[in-house]
Amino acid sequence: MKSSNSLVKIDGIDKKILRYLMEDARRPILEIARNIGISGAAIHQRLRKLEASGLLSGSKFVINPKALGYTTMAYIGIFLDKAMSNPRAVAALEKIPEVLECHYTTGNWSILIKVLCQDNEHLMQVLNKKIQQIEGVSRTETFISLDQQIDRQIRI
Amino acid sequence: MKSSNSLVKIDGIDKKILRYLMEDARRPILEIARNIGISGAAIHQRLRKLEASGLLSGSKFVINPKALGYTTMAYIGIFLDKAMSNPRAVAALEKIPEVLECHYTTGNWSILIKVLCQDNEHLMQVLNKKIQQIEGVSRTETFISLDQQIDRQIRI
DNA sequence: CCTGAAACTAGACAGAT
DNA sequence: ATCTGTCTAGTTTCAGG
Repeated sequence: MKSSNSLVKIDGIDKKILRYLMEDARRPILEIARNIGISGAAIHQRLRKLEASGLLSGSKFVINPKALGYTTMAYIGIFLDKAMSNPRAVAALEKIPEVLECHYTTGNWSILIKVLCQDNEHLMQVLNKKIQQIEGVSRTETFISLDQQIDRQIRI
Repeated sequence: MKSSNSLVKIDGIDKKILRYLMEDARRPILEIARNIGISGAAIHQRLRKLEASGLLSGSKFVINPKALGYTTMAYIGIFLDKAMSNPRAVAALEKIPEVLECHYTTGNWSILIKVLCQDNEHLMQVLNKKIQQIEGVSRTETFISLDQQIDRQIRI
């Protein structure tokens, strides 16, 4: 994988291929090939090149957590004691499966995390029995997402 | 698609299949089939069932935005005037490609969004010339993510 | 809920432009 | 450097247990 601070150049064909596959990673390559007007093999070669360049970092099946009863999403801003290092806090947060994202942020907090819980009671337990129990966490601020209204990737 | 408030039941085989494909949506089904010990056709039938149940909401190619020069990620809390309705604000935000997520939140702000920009100057322009220009946006608070240290889906 | 067969597609290679 | 044709292995559907 190429160093990711060298910018990758992509042409119109690459963009078309990526737009198809960003929507549906299992879309048949030959179907894309027919739409674009090149052979399937050419698409495979371009995809290999894009992967080698570091632009393509993989593919994922997307799960709908609501179908499993996970309906409460929240952002939590975390204040850390001066003595607590960020890497140690992240290591502790990684062990909590409800934590889906963790950002090292400027501004009010040391850390901003996104958590996904079954309901408010579950969220309360994650806060009180998991997050607040981490050594060095002094205070938290919670923002419940009543509805996620936009969720997308960068536009190509 | 089934109503998503009825909980989906999945067994151990479904979980194994999902864990493989959540990591890599293009992983060969037959490879998974051999690892689990059932036929490829059986996996396809299970996947169709999971999709019909609403648990599987699709698959995506994942792009590394840094390779395209997008290195500045930030969360922005937005205060809306009483007169501004949430849906109209979301409609305006949808037109801004740098906005990747939008959450209707409890707490301080009316809306919390995630934006991805090339650099700090680009972020400043998005803030001043796009977000703040939206009618009904009274004030914003910006938190730059210096580093996203965790990024994952729900654990199955 | 599973398997096996049939038709189609993915992914890799050699070779042409 | 990027394309095409071809070949093996994988995907996906369907009839049937």
